[in-house]
Amino acid sequence: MFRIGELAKECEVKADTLRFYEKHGLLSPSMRSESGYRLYTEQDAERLRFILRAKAVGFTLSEITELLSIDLDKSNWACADVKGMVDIKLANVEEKIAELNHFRVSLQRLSDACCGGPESAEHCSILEALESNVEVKCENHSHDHGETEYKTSCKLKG
Amino acid sequence: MFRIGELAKECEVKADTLRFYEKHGLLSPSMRSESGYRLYTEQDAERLRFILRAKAVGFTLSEITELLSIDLDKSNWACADVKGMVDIKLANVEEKIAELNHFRVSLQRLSDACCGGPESAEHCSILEALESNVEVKCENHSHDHGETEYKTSCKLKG
DNA sequence: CTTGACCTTAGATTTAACTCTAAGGTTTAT
DNA sequence: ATAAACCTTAGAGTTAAATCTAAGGTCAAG
Repeated sequence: MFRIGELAKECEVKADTLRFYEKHGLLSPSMRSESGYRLYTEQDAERLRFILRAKAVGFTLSEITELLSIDLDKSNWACADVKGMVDIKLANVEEKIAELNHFRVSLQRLSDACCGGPESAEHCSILEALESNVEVKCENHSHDHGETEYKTSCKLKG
Repeated sequence: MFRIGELAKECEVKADTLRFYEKHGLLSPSMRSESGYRLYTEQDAERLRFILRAKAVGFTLSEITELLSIDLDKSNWACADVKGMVDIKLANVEEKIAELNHFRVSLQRLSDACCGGPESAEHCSILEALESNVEVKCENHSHDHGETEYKTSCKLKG
């Protein structure tokens, strides 16, 4: 049995957050002490960890509520319903991964096009790409910066 | 040249949102008409699309501002700075992808363990897993549901 | 020359998810 | 037996990112 502050510390959230989750039906302590203190079981803690994992990955609290709340009402749901929900979330996650991958590729391309040296960013491929949103092209620091102690490199050039 | 409503419609945002972005320094129209109407160029539109792409993938507006604002101040940044920022965002994105993958695997495991049929969810592997957060184990609908017109399947069983 | 669709500003409201405040009761340690 | 650290509730405040409202100016069509 944890008191609210203990569970909060254990899971690195604020006690306020746990009260908030309770108010919103995500997580209620299994017991109260005589004096009314919340008492959380290890199961409660597991549930909290699930919530936090789900949250860390971009689920909203209402999505998490939805995911967890079927449980209160089990017998009125079929496996198909439950699996359907999971599969929708799964599709969401896959979509997000795809979006992130798209962006990761863009960022990688930007990163690769920039020499990353101490030259002024005035001719930086990254900034040019952000400005014009055209295809990333490679830097060529051939103009004189007054700096000659290193070479620029560009992975796109090979 | 687009007026605010045209650009908004084109990019599927509200005109309000564009004013909001302007107020927060993300995107200003290149011109104003005589009567004070905002006039956006194709470049402005590209910039908006970049913002929206970044947003779709989980960047906050202030991260986007940061990413875009270096541009106003180019000569005071070195390529190293710019590339550094991009690489930090890249690492963020990769981290998010990793988190999402972790979750995707969990969801997939849940999905695979559930027969997905019309049986009551009272013995649903998914709900049991959410409840107890223990390892997903396979459903066995051997008890009588009064439903016999199909077989349950479980990918974990093979 | 007016109707309707558009635009302007400033500022209030919304939603999600906390986070904090006030006013007080409980537990533990000294 | 009292201070410090905890807990209670109700309700207000915060932040991000819009979204809406009010009060009015502009513009093209009939």
